[in-house]
Amino acid sequence: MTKEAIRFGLCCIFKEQPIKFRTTTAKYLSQFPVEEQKNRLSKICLSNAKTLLKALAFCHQHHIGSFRINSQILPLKTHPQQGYNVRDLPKADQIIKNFMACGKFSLEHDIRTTFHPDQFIVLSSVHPDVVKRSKADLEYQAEVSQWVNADVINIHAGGVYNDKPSALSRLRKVIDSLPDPVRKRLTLENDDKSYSPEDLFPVCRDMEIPLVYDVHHHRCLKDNLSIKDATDLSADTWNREPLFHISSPINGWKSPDMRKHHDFIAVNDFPRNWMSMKITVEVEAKAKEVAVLKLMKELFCDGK
DNA sequence: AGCGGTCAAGTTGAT
DNA sequence: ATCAACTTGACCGCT
Repeated sequence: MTKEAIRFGLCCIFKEQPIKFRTTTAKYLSQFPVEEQKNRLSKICLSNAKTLLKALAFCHQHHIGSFRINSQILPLKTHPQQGYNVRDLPKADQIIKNFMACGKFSLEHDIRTTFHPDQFIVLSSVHPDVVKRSKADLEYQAEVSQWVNADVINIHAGGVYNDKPSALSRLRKVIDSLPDPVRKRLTLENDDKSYSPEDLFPVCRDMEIPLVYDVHHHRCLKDNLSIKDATDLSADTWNREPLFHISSPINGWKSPDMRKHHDFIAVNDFPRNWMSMKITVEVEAKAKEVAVLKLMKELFCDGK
């Protein structure tokens, strides 16, 4: 086992490894009778549960200590028309059994798992329907989290609607209404154009929500805090191992599209003050497992 | 086997 | 007013 303190995280998919999650679309499924739709969904869910175990095994083998689970691990789970309960699918028991095997594996081998619902989940929205669907999605991810022992469901604060205080106040209210399995896993992340760490700390402190500090986003959307300060304040919001994000811009820090992610992490983008911390760092890079392994090597093997 | 078109969802900001 | 970007492919259906 590696002796360094930092636990690196791989996000959702692989670049070179033949480990692939399956998916489908509502439009394609809708051509089949309902029973056939359930059969197809069941096959995909079962396949994804088994693939997740392979993903975790790869991480374990290569000393990657954390894995982010794709939001579509159960495709269309909360779709307005094609949504479903896993219990209503053929072979539901097998699907759940296989996910629970992932939970057992990650506990035994200390692989941390996380979720990161995508941009459509907006708890601060002015539209009640959007909030309702967002909550349904969070509940689905909390359900899977319980099977696989994921301890983080990480979201952004959402839209601003020209009035940040109101948006944050709506956010607080909705967070207060979340069921416990979601609430105890929920984290907030600073984003690259609306909410800086400074914007989010009051909510995090008042409501005991951990802040996932994304240093790349912080470099895109600055506030009055230094990286060191934001790091320490973020770490303080965690009642368990803090989770941070790292990525590098595709064309350097001066390009207009610096928000886009590079294939790899430039080792100089990795904050030096993180080196001695007991943290999880999810690596957001397009080269996926290749980038995680390269960064680990450069930080801990090539350095002095 | 290879390739192009398509896919549930929200919000922002560039054109 | 429209539309790409964000994430980021994977899949289907055609050649």
